[in-house]
Amino acid sequence: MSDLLERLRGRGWRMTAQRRVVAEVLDGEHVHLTADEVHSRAVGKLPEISRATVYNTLGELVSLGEVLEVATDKRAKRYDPNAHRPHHHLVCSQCGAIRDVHPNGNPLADLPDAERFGFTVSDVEVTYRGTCPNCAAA
Amino acid sequence: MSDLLERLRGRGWRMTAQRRVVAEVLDGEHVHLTADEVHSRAVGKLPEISRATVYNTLGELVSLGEVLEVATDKRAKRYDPNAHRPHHHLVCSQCGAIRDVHPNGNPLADLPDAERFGFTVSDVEVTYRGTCPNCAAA
DNA sequence: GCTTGACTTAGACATTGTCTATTGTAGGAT
DNA sequence: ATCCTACAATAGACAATGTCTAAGTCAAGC
Repeated sequence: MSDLLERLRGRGWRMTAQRRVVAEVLDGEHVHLTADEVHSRAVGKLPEISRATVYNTLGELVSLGEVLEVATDKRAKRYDPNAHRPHHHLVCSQCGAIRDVHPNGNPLADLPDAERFGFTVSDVEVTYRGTCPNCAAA
Repeated sequence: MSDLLERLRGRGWRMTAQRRVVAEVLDGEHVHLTADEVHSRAVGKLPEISRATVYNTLGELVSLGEVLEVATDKRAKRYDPNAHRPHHHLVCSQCGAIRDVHPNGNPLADLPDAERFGFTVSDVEVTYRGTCPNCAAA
């Protein structure tokens, strides 16, 4: 699991207890946490860590491309540590549950030049919405 | 342009000056406004309109399916009055400009059953990201 | 073991969105 | 046309999320 820590160190990241804890939280479980959830869990391991540090660290991880920001539609951004395998998201409109999914095809290729308006298009994000089995049962 | 107002009236919407103004703002230009921008423009036409009313009205328009909420990644949700023609979005990562686009293909069909995890998938949202000509020039 | 500049902290501040209690009013009833 | 009433609007407090600053702390190189 410390691939992440190794990579970061390799990039000249100054390794502090706080950053280690944030990285561990993200690397630990494969879920999509909000910044606040990351903070709560980090506090469990390092009680004096501050909110600002968590936000800063998350921002840096995103800049470095180690973590993805996911804006589904909830109020808070979520952070996805699965940045190295391209994937998209399936979101439950009712409870907000998120799953990683791997659709066929390449949506980037589906955007004709005439629809690019001179943009240099570099990335696509696909969000499927629906109802998860739990919410459907209720 | 008062198609929108007509449709709303037909659905039993109680027509107030405030709601009319909000609907006009959205119906007027084909842009993607934040709630706050809608409020500012509404204030221009009806100075005493309150923020809460704008939020309420936008929420109702979304529930009625007359307006779409777009969560690109900026802090604020944006509202897209183009709810009746399916389309997706192309966003400039630098300045945040948004264009409506119409890719080929149907991404819904590209999600195999094995990747649906028992969800009932009803909708897809595709966000292309890149750099707009303006920002590329700079 | 020093030094130094990058990192962290607490908490104020900013932005976006929600809620409540009160007041106002659209539109049907008379 | 006027009155009633339920629904809508208002101001402003509150909540949630994110950003900034000034001051203290510490990792890493010397």
